[in-house]
Amino acid sequence: MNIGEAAKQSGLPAKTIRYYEEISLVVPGRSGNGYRTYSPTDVHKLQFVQRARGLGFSVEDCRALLSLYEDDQRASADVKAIATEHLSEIEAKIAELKALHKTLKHLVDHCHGDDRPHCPIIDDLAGPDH
Amino acid sequence: MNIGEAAKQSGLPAKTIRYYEEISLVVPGRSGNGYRTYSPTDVHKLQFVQRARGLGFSVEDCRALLSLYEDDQRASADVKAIATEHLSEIEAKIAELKALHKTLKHLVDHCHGDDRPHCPIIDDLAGPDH
DNA sequence: ATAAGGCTTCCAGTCACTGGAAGGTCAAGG
DNA sequence: CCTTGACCTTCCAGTGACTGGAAGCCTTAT
Repeated sequence: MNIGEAAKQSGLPAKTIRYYEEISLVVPGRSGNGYRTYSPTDVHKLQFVQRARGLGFSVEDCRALLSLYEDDQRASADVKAIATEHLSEIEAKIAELKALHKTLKHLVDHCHGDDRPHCPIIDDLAGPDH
Repeated sequence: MNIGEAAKQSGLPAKTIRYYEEISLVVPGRSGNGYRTYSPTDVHKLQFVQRARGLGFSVEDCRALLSLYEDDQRASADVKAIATEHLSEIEAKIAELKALHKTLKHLVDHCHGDDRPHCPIIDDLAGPDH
């Protein structure tokens, strides 16, 4: 099938699918007219990548996961290692955002938000000496 | 003062400070030899931006906040609006990451992580029909 | 005179796309 | 047969916010 149909079936924009070919993530065949030709297997790979990206895996993680997906001799430990690493990155990010949120919420809650200039948010950003 | 000293006092890398000039965020003077010259006011601005970036504000938000910082006729409502908007972006991001975390943790917890190939993580990524 | 360290500009790379221009291909309708 | 429109191709540029590196100028100390 052509790229448009592969896009429909995988849920990915055609632009993105071309990009995945460029970085050798999912490489389709070509038909006589130069059009990309996606086999059902190619589409499965695209769907796989779409789901993995949706879970926040980097494209390089997707590449590793794809090769594990295609290797029926894989050790599930290898998959788990990638996912566990990603999980702790997510946890770190959540913790970071929660800390930002706490600080910012505190500042916002103490700002009157009226037409007067005094503002604890600006004061905080300006630093302790100003 | 030169860029190196401004970097020390603001906690920003010299590279970043040059970048801020390029995008007209904090524009220093120049001395006769072509070196950038940072006044104490410039350094305050750099510190301000450093703190705002640390709270996750975009550079464009920083530009807006800086101009409010410099405007002693500002309405605190304008500051609060930017901060509130940012706060809800943070909240959205946290919610998104928590959802990812939940899904991924569930998968990781159900993966044996041994040398056998069966893996619920791969199964999930492969989709329901495989 | 030279060496070290700081400064300059400019170019390229990061990540994962996304938009757009210019042009080739194909099937259907008049 | 011609045109229209949808689809496909490649290539180039831009996103955000830097970061690294090369080549070369300036200043200060020895």
